[in-house]
Amino acid sequence: MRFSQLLLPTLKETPAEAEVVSHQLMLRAGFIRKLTSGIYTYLPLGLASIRKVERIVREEMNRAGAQELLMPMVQPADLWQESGRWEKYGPELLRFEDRHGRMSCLGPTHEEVITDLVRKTVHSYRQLPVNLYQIQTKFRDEIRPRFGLMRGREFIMKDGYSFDADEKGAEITYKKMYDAYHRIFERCGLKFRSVEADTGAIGGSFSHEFMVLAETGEDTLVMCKECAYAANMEKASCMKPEVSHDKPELLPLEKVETPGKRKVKAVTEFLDIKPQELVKTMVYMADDTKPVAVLVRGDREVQPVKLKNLIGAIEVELADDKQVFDSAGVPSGYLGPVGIKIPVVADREVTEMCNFAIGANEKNYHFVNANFGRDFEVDQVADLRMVTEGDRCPECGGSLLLTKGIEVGHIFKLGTSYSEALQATFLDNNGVEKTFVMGCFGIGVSRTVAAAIEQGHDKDGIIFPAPIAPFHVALLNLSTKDEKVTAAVEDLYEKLQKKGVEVLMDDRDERPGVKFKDADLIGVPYRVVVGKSYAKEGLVEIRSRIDGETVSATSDEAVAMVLEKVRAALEV
RNA sequence: CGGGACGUGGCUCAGUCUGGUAGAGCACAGCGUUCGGGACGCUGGGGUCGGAGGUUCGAAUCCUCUCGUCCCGACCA
Repeated sequence: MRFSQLLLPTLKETPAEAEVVSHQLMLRAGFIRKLTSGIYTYLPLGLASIRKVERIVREEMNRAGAQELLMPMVQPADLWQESGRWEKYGPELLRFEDRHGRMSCLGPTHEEVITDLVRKTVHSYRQLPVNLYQIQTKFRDEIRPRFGLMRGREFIMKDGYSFDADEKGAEITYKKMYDAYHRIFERCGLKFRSVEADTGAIGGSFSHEFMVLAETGEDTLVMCKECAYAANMEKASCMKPEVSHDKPELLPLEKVETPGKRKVKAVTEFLDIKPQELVKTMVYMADDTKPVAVLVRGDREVQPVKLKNLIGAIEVELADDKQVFDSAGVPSGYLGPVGIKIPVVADREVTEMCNFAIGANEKNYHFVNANFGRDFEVDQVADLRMVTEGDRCPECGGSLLLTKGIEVGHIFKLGTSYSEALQATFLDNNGVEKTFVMGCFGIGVSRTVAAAIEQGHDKDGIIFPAPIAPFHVALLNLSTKDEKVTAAVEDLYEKLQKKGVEVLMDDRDERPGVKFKDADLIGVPYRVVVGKSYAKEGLVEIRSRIDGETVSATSDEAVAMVLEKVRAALEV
């Protein structure tokens, strides 16, 4: 491609609206332009990168036995009503009415459509398993779109859905997808981890998120320093607390006045104890109606997702002061499990503690020397707390580390929830009607490009992994008026392209500095410069964007060298 | 939806407090000089000051409403 003919509007200054690097650089490098909040146009260069990711995704999905199809973006309401999600999905689902007054929505995901398709076309176990995917623009009316392509309302996604005859088959498919995802992100040249994710009601270890490691990531992941354990913060657990064999003598429960002391810090300072010697009682509202008290050690945080799964709620939220008082009859800050009027669950760590402080369920009073089992019982005990850095790995006991990541992929064993709702069935080899066991597998394609930039950039711009860079080589003509130089550039351009190298030839009548800056900005992995030294000594310069390593060569040598470098860089 | 900030040429911003009829740099067009890390000079084009209403002799500036954008929280590829 000739730069002079490319729509590549690079910017010297960072637009004020962009907060994170990937957004800033994509704007500056002429990859995207915003149409309106969360909705972007992909310019030629941005699209080029997206297409690279798509291609890798296609190749790996096909290799894993999946088939590509393309489903409609507009979906009829009745399908969603059938699955029950028309009511459940919430305002993120953009709904509208057509001229006949029929309700429709813009597809945020395609479980309904695919299940409908399969129920109509697949009727026998002989046709299974089926694994279908598409790469398509999705629309989700996000509450708060942000960070450019990281969280848009409209975005490009690969969504795949599998249908198996039974659980066992579904698990095999899941594993295949897991492996395919690993290959995909590896081939994209990204540093990533797959982590166990929350599976909600289904349970088991059948949901993994694929996280690109980057400081600016919105997700926190927990990794073990010693072994391969990695999990999403919501899911991460740690080793059970050590049970000390020489338990101290249990002291008698004692009620003490703690006037005006409500927060952990205030109470522990007042009682002159450590936060680890107190159990706090947090009230959560399950599905807005059912209060539940959660006991955790004073210095811990409750992980709401774990709580949600434990009690089987759809939604849990920390109760406000009014809700606490209304449900427990005690002002917040003085709640405790002894004689409390609402259900109580405890983090398992609490059961190992001795002689701790708790609220007395009476304004301005706490108990000290409380003991689990002796002074109170709870309805359920489970792992309910947020993991912290340095906790012991649940698998090997090693030290846990917290890092930030960007979720670019998520695979999930769905089970039969959709196939049951939509009555999607087939006949097994005994002629018995069965519901399909489903899986779903997503990749944020446009987000993957953004994540790559978050991971690869410096002060001069983007540093793309070669497999997803919009071009392999930037060929700079520094002396467009010099016929000899220009002829050499054109020659290199031809030869490299013939070898399959994607070349962006900067043939603009611009000063060298401008061309250098632009080449760096857009993140092309290799740069070939033809200028003064060519005119004088017949040498061109080859430079790597990644490490800045520069070599000189004749133009004939250059073709072979560039070819070799590009090939090497593309092999991951 | 709750909390915060901001809307002035394509971009970055000044001017708003203290009303007097719109500026700078970059970008764009022309000419000249320059030419290996975002050059310089001269000339030129381009702005309903987000929108509506109000106050005033006079509003980018003050008041009211409204729309939009961005950031922080719950959601997610």
